[in-house]
Amino acid sequence: MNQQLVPHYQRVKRMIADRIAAGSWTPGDRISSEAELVKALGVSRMTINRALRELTIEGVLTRVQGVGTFVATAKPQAALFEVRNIAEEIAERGHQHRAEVLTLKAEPAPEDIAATFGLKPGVKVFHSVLLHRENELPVQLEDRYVDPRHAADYLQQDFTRQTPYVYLTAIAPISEAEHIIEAVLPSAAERKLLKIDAHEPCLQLTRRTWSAGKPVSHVRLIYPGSRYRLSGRIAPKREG
Amino acid sequence: MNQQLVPHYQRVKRMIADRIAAGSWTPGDRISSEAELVKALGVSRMTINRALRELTIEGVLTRVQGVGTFVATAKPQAALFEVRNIAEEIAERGHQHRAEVLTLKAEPAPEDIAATFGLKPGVKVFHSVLLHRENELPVQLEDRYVDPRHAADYLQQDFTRQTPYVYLTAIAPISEAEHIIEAVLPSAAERKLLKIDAHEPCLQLTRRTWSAGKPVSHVRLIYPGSRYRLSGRIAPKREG
DNA sequence: TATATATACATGTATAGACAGCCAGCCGGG
DNA sequence: CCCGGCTGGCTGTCTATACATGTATATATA
Repeated sequence: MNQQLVPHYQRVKRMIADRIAAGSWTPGDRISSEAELVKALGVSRMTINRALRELTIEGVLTRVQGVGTFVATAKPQAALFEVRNIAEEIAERGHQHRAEVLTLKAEPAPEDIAATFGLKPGVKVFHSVLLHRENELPVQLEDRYVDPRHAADYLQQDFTRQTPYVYLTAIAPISEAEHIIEAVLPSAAERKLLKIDAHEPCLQLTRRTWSAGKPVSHVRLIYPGSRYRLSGRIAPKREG
Repeated sequence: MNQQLVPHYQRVKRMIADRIAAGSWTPGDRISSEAELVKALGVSRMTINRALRELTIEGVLTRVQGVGTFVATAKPQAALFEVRNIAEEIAERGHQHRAEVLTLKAEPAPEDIAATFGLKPGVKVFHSVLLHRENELPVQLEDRYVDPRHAADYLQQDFTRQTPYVYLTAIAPISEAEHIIEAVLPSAAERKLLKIDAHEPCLQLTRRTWSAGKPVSHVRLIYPGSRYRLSGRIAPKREG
């Protein structure tokens, strides 16, 4: 009936996600029953049911027939198979993202970086190190090298406002990417930044990206193992 | 009402997935409209709508308001973790592969496995644990659960000769896969099998596979961090 | 011819009502 | 005290109906 710009079930979903984000409902809590939400929000039970069902599929809620609906206690997840922006990803979860720029300068290329970019070792390339926080909790350390020939004004950017990823994809759309995933123990300095204990295993995702066939960026992303996991769904490449 | 153990909307989903798998509808084809399916299947439009909506979310269909519902064309994105056989992979490197079967039996399904397979907890499922070696060095611990309904003679196989992966894909081709990657510290028993030190971070790849929309296998693969890494190349899904 | 308008049909959303299935907790009998 | 059945509350599903919204096609108009 009453059609807003946003459908009712989506508004219900957002309202519930908001209440969880605001802390009114915390992980493990039982939220209002469908009948209670019907009364409180003035929409039909089917609409409430759809909202709750979708939030369950999305991993926000857990439902037990005969008992109730609960706030899920799940780790945050990073999309693995999609090259995307961590700020956006965090925003999608209704959380706050903040990036801290630890390094932003031109420096002589390490050997492997020079090889990737097809430069002689020692030629200067751009180097940035950022610490990304989700609700103030460090969730990703981003150590990036960029070929100056494709992003001449990289050093002039304000990466607390716009992530390097967004900037780079804007000026040089990704045509290809290579990922390498490893389990590592970060260095002492990295551990301190990420606020993790010694011996805590971390995921390290190394990504090289190309634009129009030319290498643009080499980035190493470190995720604290206890706080993050990478996931994705795919169809098989061929059949086997 | 619901006269089967399986809800109507799920039977509708499976019927459509089957027709696509059988080739009656091929990628790009327009399938029957909701109204036509209502007449053909004798269920309400809301039920048809739910089935089609979920298949759309799952990437099987594409819907355009005012026009119709179409079989989705193959995803343009290549698989990062190509689902493949470790024995083959090792052979490609010119090395020798050997698998040791540590466990192979039917046992009551743990809760998460039961949920994946749509069974009640405690129902027996097949469970296998294999240690894969590359030139005698342990490189992967494979802990697998299989739905007996899709691989009745799983326990009769000789997995030193043919990996579970090869056997399963032969009897139930993979239609979909979900991957979760974590950095973990293995248990003491697992460390001993893999011959690694305490505090050595390992990659844990959890993979669930479906065949014709039905869950077939849930496998946890542990790779010693110092010996293995996962890599892949992809084209970006979209831009973000 | 080019452009508006009407119409048919598709999907998208919303509703009230109904019944099934499951579970925790209460309560009574042993 | 323990055990079993009853029961109220909750989620899961299904239906019939209605209206909203988007698209393509046929038709009328400038």
